[in-house]
Amino acid sequence: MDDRRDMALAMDRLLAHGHAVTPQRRLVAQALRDAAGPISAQELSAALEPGRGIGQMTVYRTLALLADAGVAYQIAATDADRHLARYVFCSGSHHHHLVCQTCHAVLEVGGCGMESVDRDVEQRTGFAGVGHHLDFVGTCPACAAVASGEGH
Amino acid sequence: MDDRRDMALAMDRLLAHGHAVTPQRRLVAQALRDAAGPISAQELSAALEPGRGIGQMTVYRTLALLADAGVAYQIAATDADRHLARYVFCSGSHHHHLVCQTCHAVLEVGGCGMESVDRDVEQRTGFAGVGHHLDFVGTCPACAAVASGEGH
DNA sequence: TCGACTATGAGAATGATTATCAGTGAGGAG
DNA sequence: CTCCTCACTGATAATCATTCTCATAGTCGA
Repeated sequence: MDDRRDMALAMDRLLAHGHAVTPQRRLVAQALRDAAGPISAQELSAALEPGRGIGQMTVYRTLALLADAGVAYQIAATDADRHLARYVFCSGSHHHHLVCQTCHAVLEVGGCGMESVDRDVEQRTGFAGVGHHLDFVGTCPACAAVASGEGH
Repeated sequence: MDDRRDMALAMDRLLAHGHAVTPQRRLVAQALRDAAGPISAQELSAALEPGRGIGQMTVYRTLALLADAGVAYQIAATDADRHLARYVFCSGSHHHHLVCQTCHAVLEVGGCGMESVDRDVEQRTGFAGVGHHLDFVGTCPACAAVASGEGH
C-alpha cells in the first residue's frame, strides 16, 4: 500500500504551495486520510484529542491549507447536515466524489471527461479559465438494500 | 418577456410540492429572480426591506422551500466568500451555473450531457439514483479585460 | 363563507468559524 | 555558538449566518 506515498505527496504539495510541514499538519492530514467519510473540522479535532491535543484553530487552518494545496476537498453536497463544512482526502489526480445520501460514504470517481466540457463552456460563453466543481450523490448498495428491506 | 410566466411557474411548483403561495413567498422569489448574481438570504432580506418588512426567518424558510421545489439553486462554488449560502433563480429545465470568480456574475449553461455520466457512474459503482451537483467557475470577458489591462 | 392547518416574524439562542495575540520553535546571519 | 526573524500554534473571545420558539395572521379546500 502507498500510505507513505500519500502522505509524502501531500506534504510535498504543502511545501510547493509555500507552507511549512509541521507535526500537527501531518497528523491532521493523516486523520483526514484515515477518516471513513467526509469529516468536519470539529470531528477531526475530536479524533485527534486522544493522541495529541491539537487546537481546533490549527485544524481549521490546516484544512484550509490542504484544500489550497489540492490535498483536501470540501464536499458541496452536504444537503443532510446543516451549514457544516466537510472535507475528504484527495490523493491522485483529477477526480470527483460520489457521496451516499444515507450513510455519507464516499467513493472517488475518475474519468469524468469534464475537461472537454470546460473547453466547450469556454467556447460558448467567452469566459476564461473555466473549471468546475462537481459532486455526485446517490444511494450506495448497502443503504439501498436496507431501504428496500424496510419498505412496508 | 416571460416575467409573469417565470413567477407563475415557480408558484405552481411550490403548490405541486405541497407548499402554500403567499405574498411573501412571491416577493422573495421575484427578488431572487431579479438579483444580479448569486444572492444570500441576508442580502435578499435587505433588498426587500424598502417595500415590505419581510422577516429574515421567512426569507430563509422560503429559500429552502424554493430550493426544494427546484425553483432556486444553492451555489456551491462560493470560494471567495466565507461560509455563506448563495442562491440563484432557476427557471427552465436541467442546467448548470457558470460563476465569474471576480464579479460573481452568473450564466446558465445548458446541455452539459451529464445525464449519461450519471448512468455511467451508476454502472461503475453500483450506486442507485445517482445525481450530480455541478457548478462552473471562470472569469467573465469583462473581468478578464480589466485584469489584463491592470497587469503592469 | 368556515374551519383546519400552515405561514409569518420578532427576539433570543445556537453553533460553526474566525480574530487576537502571546508563547514556541526552526533556521540563517554574524 | 548566539541572536534575530518569522512562521506556526492554540486558548480565549468575538463574529455572524442560521435556527428555534410561539403567539398571531393568513391561506386553501370544502
